[in-house]
Order: sequence, then structure tokens, then C-alpha cells
Amino acid sequence: MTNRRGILLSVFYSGEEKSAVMKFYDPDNGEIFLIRDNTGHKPYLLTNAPPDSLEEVLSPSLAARLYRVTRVRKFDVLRDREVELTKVEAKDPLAIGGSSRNMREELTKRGFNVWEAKIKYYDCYVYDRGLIPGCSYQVDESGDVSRPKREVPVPPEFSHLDDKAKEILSSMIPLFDEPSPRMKSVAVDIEVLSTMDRMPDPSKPDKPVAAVAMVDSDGMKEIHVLARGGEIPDELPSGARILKYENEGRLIRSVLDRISQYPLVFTYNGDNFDMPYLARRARELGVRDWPVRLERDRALLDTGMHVDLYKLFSNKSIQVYVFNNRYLGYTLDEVAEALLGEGKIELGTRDFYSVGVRELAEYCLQDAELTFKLGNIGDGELIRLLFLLSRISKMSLEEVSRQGVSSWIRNMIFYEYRRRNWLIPEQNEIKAVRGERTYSQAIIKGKKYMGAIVLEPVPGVHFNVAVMDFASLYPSIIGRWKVSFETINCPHDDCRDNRPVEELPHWICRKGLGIVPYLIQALRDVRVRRYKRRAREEKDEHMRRWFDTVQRSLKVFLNASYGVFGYENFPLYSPPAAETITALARKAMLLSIEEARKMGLEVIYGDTDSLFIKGASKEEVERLEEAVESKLGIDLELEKWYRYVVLSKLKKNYLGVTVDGVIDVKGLLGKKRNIPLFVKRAFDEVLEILREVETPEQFEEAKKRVAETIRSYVKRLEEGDFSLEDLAFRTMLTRNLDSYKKTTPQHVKVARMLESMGKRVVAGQVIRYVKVRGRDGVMPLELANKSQIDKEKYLEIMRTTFEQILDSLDMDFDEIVRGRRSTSLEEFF
DNA sequence: ACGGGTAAGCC
DNA sequence: GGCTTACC
Repeated sequence: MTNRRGILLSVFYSGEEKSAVMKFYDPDNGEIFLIRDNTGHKPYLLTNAPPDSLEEVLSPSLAARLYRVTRVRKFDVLRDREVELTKVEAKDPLAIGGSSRNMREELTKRGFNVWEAKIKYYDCYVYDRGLIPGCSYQVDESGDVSRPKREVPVPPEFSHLDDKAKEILSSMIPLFDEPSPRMKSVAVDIEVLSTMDRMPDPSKPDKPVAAVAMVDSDGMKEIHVLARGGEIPDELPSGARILKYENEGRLIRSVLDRISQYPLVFTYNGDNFDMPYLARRARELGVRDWPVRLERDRALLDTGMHVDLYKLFSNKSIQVYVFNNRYLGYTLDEVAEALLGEGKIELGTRDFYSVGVRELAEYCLQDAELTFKLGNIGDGELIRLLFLLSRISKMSLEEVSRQGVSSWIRNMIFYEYRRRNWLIPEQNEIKAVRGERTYSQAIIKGKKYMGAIVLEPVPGVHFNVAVMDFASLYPSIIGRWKVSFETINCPHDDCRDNRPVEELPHWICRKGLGIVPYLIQALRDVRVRRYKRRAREEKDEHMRRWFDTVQRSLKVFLNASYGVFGYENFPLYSPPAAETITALARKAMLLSIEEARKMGLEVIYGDTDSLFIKGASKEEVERLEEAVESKLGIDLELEKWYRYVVLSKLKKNYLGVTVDGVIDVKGLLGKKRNIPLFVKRAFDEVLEILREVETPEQFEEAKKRVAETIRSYVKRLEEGDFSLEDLAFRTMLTRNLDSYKKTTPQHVKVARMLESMGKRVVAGQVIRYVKVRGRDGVMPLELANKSQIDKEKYLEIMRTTFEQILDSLDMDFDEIVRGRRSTSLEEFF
């Protein structure tokens, strides 16, 4: 074969080959293949140290690892000028940074400046060769890779953009129009023979691997088990094959061989457990040639792409924007229950020695099946998304599935800098040249600058309310006013009077410096004007779904695009830019409110980027849109129309019913996932009653039914007509137990009880507990008894939950309940 | 390991 | 009033 097609998945550095290696997926035969760099690319850093000084500045051992020293020209955006720097190439990446002794540190110690030395080598390689992970390439037998150049003319709907944004746009459209490949996949889960008191530790793999379950996309299910006596069937009722081994080494050998046959391998916590355990156990038992490449906190496969779903589901952006916050904890059990509606059936004990082989096999298979289903959720939605995130960020799929949104954005920006031969500035340099002080006062103690405006709601029931909002407000501001670390407080004297926010001393460049504002503008516009539309209008169902994933992945980047500039660990951290963005947002809100009032419209609430307007006509809404657009240059749009909205006196707390009868609940206690199901059900019933209300007249009748519903639940509470499960609170343990030192919140108290019983308790786990009478006040769900329940406490929970809406409906919880109080409750308590 | 603002329950 | 969690 002279020429083959390959989809670039990732780049890694091979210590054995001393070079970058590209990992491709061949969609024609479903295989993975590796291509070693053939361009002689070397790791490097940039410095202002003179070239001939290096031999003497560096210690002899490091000087020996120099490969080449040259001079290069770069554009320095912070000072708006060309610079000439020394490019120091090394024979291996660790010589640049990372290891205990490296060139970055030695040069810095001698007083020289160093740039671009903290970039991981595989990322550096991707930038310099202009590679786009996730995209299709032609690879010839000499190892040359090329991507067919597709010049896309800028579509007419983008004619309003600046040239810089247009250029970015036309480079991006081909990446988004190309669907991702389908890949065969397998999910793997292992169980180790461990005793109750000790969790198996992958750094000390002293216990044997007892079972490995694998489930693949062709419907194959198999479990490799270590025979330990007793009858073991050849098949489970589910149809899964059981393969028995007398020898653990053979078991691991065939498991590794099986894993090597798949281009895509899912695990749940495989980076830190399954893969290292298998690999280290293999080494211990003399099993050779394993495909697992162990790194500090990840495990890669040379034969495929390993996606650790635990890492992916722990990613906040994925949790919030992709799964709409539908899961709370990050354990396999929690996520599977929330997304698939399938929980795990736990074994009675963690002591696997006492569990029969067959039972262990079933348990192991269950985990592999859940992992498989999660990995393939939405008919491959997750993988499509990873491909897109990879193409936008120019980050390997393996990286993108393990890192957070700030890394994705960093990588996206660095790539654009290298593409233009711009010098990537260091964080301390940005601070020094452009300032780091903020001038606005945050409302929350300990925060660095002021954020958004939240209007005081007008409590009560309001009919006919239009909700208007600025779509992607912060990205729009970045694009409209060109705010970024590059443009803020620029070096030009004649830009100093360009201060869009009077109360802040910061000015913005008006000479077109920078890339980031154009990049963000391009992403925003391509999402709104191209892919959101195609996700609605495309005829072909597959392509429609693809376009929807495109617009969702763009949204993830846009939503975080402002936040990263206020995040102190972001390499392009810029507090002045961040505070200017929020200040402009406040200005936009205030101006819009002013415009609305001038038109005689009543604004009853608003939060950050939205305005609730009561009693407006369609024409008035349109007039307001136009007025704001012409004064500000950003779009205020009608988002939805509420038949009515119930505002409480609290901010970020309301309930609205749209004209199509869709109910929106924001911030109310009844919506929070940590409250007991019992209360949540009562709340949902009340919502259902309110949803049906169409006119003010119907409200009176609805209120009676609401009162009735609440009364019935209170009665059930008194009479003990509930299950313990329904009363359980679910609170996430966000840190490990030993780090709670200052106070002991209730869920931590419960977690400690669980731990003392020998149960495993880790960060990310959801603790389920009920409130009971007695000194502790709480108990783990599985330990409590119905007779211990503190009913008074639960009545209080119901009170606070319902008061949030009852107040605005002119109703009173006590009055509703009082009818019962004199009869039973009083005797009860 | 995106930001700030708001609210609730408990210590 | 601080800590912790969940939400906008």
C-alpha cells in the first residue's frame, strides 16, 4: 500500500525512538498505526541568552544534551514589536523542562528569560507541524503526512466579520463539516482478589487479578477468571462467555492480546487502577510485550485509544454542558444510575476471597457493561464530542478526554500563536507589562473583582412575561470590544483614551492587536450562524446530529472563554481583561434596562445577561432589540415567553411556565438534587398543578389543589407512609475525609461512620443519609430504621422548600398544615 | 484545577 | 459568621 488514510488521534514522545510518534486510526480496516516523525523535529525553548553563551551557561551534563542553537524572529504581542531570540533545541524533551535538572531552570537561574519551555513536547510537535488531531490525513509509506487542502470561501453570512476573524473561520469550517469516524470499541473492567481491610494498590500489585470482563460493540461479552475451585459455568445466563485460567500469567496474556485488538478502549478509572495494575502484574509474572504505556497519571495503549470515563465524567464542562448536570457524584454507580437508569448491584462484602468465582464474574461483567454503555451513550455522542473538542483545541484525543476546559482553551490559543510565529508570552510577563491590579470591588469576600448584576426580583405572580437575553454575552463582549490580555493596556500612547468603562483605568488597543478576540468572535459566529441553524435545518439525520454536537462543543469553549482570563493558574491570566469584561456586561445590562424603561416597559427581574419584561407586545420587544443593538453593537434577543412566572423575593429563584406549557424551575430548593425524593415528589406534583394554569382566574382553583397536595404529603410523613430511601439526602463528598478539619458537616459525619464500618469512602462519592432523633442527628441510609426518623426535621425541610413558592402565591405553609396540626401532629410531637 | 453572585443548612 | 454544597 503506498498511500493510506489515517485519522490522527494523538502524538506522543517515544523514549525508545527518541522522537515524536503520531497515532492514526485507519478507517478502512479499523486498525491503529503509528508513524514516527521523519522531519527531525526536536524539543526546544526560546531564550534571550546569546547563542554562544549556552555551552558555558549550562552545566556540562545539560550542555551535552544540546542539539542545535539558532536565532529566530518572533512577534512579541505584549510590546507590539518583532524580537530576535535564541532557539535552543535539545536531544530529548526532559532536557528542556520537567526533569530535576533542566535548561529552563538553569537559564532562569542565570538571569535569562525563557519562553515556551513548559509546553509538553507532543503539543509542541502538533503546533509546529500544523497538525489537527481528530482529522483525516493521507499517509505515505515514507511517513509523510498530508491533509488535503480545502480552501473554503467565507460564506456570505460572515461578511460582517473582520478579516482576521474571517481567516480563522475559513480554517475552521472544514474541521467541523467533516464527521468523525465510527470506531469499534471495548469496555474493560478488572477485579483483584483483595481482602476487606485493604483496597488493592496498583503501585504494590501483590494480589492476583481474579477476573477481567470485556464487552464490545459487536455484542461480545466475556469474562476471564482465575479458577479457584468450585463449579464454574462456561456461560452466564446473560450470554457472557466465561474463560477459565489456572494460571494468572496466561489470563493476563490473553486479556492484553484481546485489548490490543480494539482501536478504542473504555475503562472507568483505568488510568489509575485497571491499566497500571494489569501492566505491573504482567511485568511481575514475566508476561512480555504489553501494549500499555504507563505515565505518571495516565495509561496509554500503543494499539488503540484508551478513554478513562472516570476522568471524562469528572470534567465539569462535560458534566454541566454535555449532560446538563444530570449526575451528581462521579462513581460508576452514580453516573450510570443517573444517565442510564441502571444502578449497580453491590456485593454483600468487599472481601473478594469469600465471593465465589461465578458471583465475582457477574459483578465484574456488570461494571464492564455499564462502562460500555456510558462510553457509547447517545449512539456514540461522547466520541463524536471528543473528536470535535480535539479539533477545536488541537489537542490529542487522549489529552482532551483527560484535561479540563482551561487546558483546551490554552492549547487552542497556543496553536494559533505558533501558526503565526508569535511569541507565546509568559504569565509573569503579561502581569508585568500589562498590569495585574484590579480596580472593582467584589461583593463576595475573597474574590478579585466585581462580577455580574443580579436585579432584585419583584415578588409575586406575573402574567405575560418576555425573557430577553444577550446570547453568549461574555464572548460577544470580547468580540465586540476586542478585550483580551493582548489588547488591554497596550503599549500605544494613542490608545490610552480608549477606555470603554469610565470607572476603570484600563484602556483597549484600537490598532487591531491580538488574536484571541477574533478567535472567540469566529467561534461564536460560526456556532450561531452556521451550526445552530444546520442542527435545525439539515435533512440527513446523521448530519443533523453531527451539527448539533458541533454547536454544543463550540458552546463549551465559548462558555469558558472569559472565565479562564480570571483564573490565576491560566498561563494567559489577565485580571484587568477579566474585570473589564464583567464591567462591560454590567454596562450592557444597565443600558438595556434604561432603554426598556424609556419605552415604558416594566423590568421585573434580570440576572447577568437576561431581562424579564412584563406585559410587552411583540412589537415592543422588537423595538427594544433594535434599540439595544444600535446603541451597543451586541444582540439582545427574545429567548422565551412566559405565560406566567412566579418570582420569589430571593434572587436566582423562580418558576415560569412558557406559552407552550414548558415549566422552568431555577434555583428553587425543590429542584436541588440533594433533597430527599419524598420532598422532591411533593414538589413535582405541585409543579404539575401549576403547569396547567393558563389564566389568573384558574389560579384560585390551582392554589386549593396545591394546598391539598402539600397536606397529603405532610399526612404521609406523620403516618410513616414512606420508605427510608425516599427520605435520604444525597450530598457529595468533594474532598477526602481527612481534609475536613475546620468543621464536620453532616455528610462528613456520616461518611466517617461509614468508614469506621470498613466501607470505602472517597472524594467524589455521594453520601446518602437520613435525619434521625438523637445526638448525632444523622445516620447512613443503610443503617437507619424508620422508627428513628426525625419527622419534625423533615417537616421543616418541606416548609422551607415550599415557602419559596408559597410566599409569592400569598399562601402560608403553616396555615395549610394547621388543619392537621390540631388533630395529629400536635399529639405526635 | 474557567469566573463571580446567591442561598441554605449546619457548626 | 464561617464552612460546605448546590445552583444561576
